[in-house]
Amino acid sequence: MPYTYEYPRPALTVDCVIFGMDASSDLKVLLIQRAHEPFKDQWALPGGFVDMKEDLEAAALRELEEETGVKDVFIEQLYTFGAPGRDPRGRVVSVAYYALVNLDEHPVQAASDARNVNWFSQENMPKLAFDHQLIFQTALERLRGKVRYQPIGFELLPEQFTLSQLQKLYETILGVQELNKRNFRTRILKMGVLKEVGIQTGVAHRPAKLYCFDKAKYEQLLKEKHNDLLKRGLDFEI
Amino acid sequence: MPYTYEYPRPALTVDCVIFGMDASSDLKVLLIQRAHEPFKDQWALPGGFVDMKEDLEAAALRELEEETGVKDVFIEQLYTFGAPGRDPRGRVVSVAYYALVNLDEHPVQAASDARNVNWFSQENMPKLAFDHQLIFQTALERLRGKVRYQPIGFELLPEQFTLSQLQKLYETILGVQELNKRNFRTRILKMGVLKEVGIQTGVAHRPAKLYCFDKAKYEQLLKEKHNDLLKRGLDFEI
DNA sequence: TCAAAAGTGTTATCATTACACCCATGG
DNA sequence: CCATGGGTGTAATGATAACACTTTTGA
Repeated sequence: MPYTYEYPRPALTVDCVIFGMDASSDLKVLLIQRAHEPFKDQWALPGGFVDMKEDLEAAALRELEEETGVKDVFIEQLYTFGAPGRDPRGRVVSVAYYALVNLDEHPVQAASDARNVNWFSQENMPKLAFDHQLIFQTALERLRGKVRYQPIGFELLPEQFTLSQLQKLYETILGVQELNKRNFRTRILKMGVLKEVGIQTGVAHRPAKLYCFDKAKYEQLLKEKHNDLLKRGLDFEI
Repeated sequence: MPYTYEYPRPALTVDCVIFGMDASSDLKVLLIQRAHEPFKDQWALPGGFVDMKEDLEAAALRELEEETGVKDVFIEQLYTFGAPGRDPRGRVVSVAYYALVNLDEHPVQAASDARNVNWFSQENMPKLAFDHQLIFQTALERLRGKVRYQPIGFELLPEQFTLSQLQKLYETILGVQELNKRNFRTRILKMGVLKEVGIQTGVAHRPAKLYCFDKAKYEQLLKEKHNDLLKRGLDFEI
């Protein structure tokens, strides 16, 4: 059942960079091994065509669920890649998304079909098909940039977490050796967006306090800060 | 000459939010009055279809030049809008870009064809066609966010500018009443990315020093700052 | 000599950094 | 009772905010 148009149209796909983190505090990315040409047997980002009646983000969410069985996670549009030569089969424009998943709370099923699916450590990625290396690199830079001024890092942690876990998360994402524990804690607590919710059990050392991210508080603070900015000035970075 | 595909494909367009600023320090946006249905006679963002062999950014630059005669300006991808109902004629996905133009150095020609083209003050916009209000709003938020941590504001100013002009620019973009002159100057000069290049002439008051943005210096500082971050920590905003 | 805008000095307060140290638990 | 991480005190330094003031020009 062919579809005919007066002018030629590029094909439209979505691709997803799915970041995951588990108790090991290692940042991982979900990849799929291609079963067909082009780039047969190479690893690639999960993705596929956008249905005609489906929103772009809905398409990304659908792909995400099809590949991983995961729902209700943070997802955000990353960038649209449309260089004419990026797919050898013809003009394909891809709207890329990135998602953040906590692997302990959202255990990932292998995809139902025969394809080979795997989590790769961010530092240990195979060569990727198409321009997916560029897409992944863009997503990593976005994550690194955004984590510094928006509380999206919490999406990678379980609901309740310790300050050490949170610190390791920042160290991992930013690729930093080791942040100063004292200063990290002072800062993050002074922000006032963490709520104490309990205490660790069953560890062979002093149990840590458990915190959760207080979204309501965060949004209230955002508003106040915005008003402040309007009233009294700005804070540049360089 | 029809084009036929096995599966249906959305149409792909680019739309441009073109911000301009002139000596009046007013932030303006370029709009086009539609000559045909749908939304006949309403104002809309300039845009059009992507050619099959053309990169997305190239398409945006082409539209920009066709509408304004302007080349060599800052342009950046904004977001891709693809909600199923956004165009009444069918599924149209639009990759939106935003551009920053200094209207004194890049005087804008009216478009060659019969269409009505006009600059509107950002505070005084007409109702826009399609979802262009949303696109514009997204662009404004991006500009406001980005101007605080990247030196893109300079793109709206002439090559040489005074600190007062720069301050007005920030006040306009951020929608702030009035920033503190002393502190603004201390901060922006301490960053070390402005180079003194001369002195104002022909004004009926004390002539101001002229500065230009020192891009090389900026990039050097960025690198140093990045190393710093890697070494010793991070600076969150909330 | 006046209006208009450019440009500077200074201080109290707050945030950041860099240390070293103590605490609670299970094995 | 000790290894292991959790958690805190503090002081020097640097950044920010809030003032009011002086300077230079053309008309």
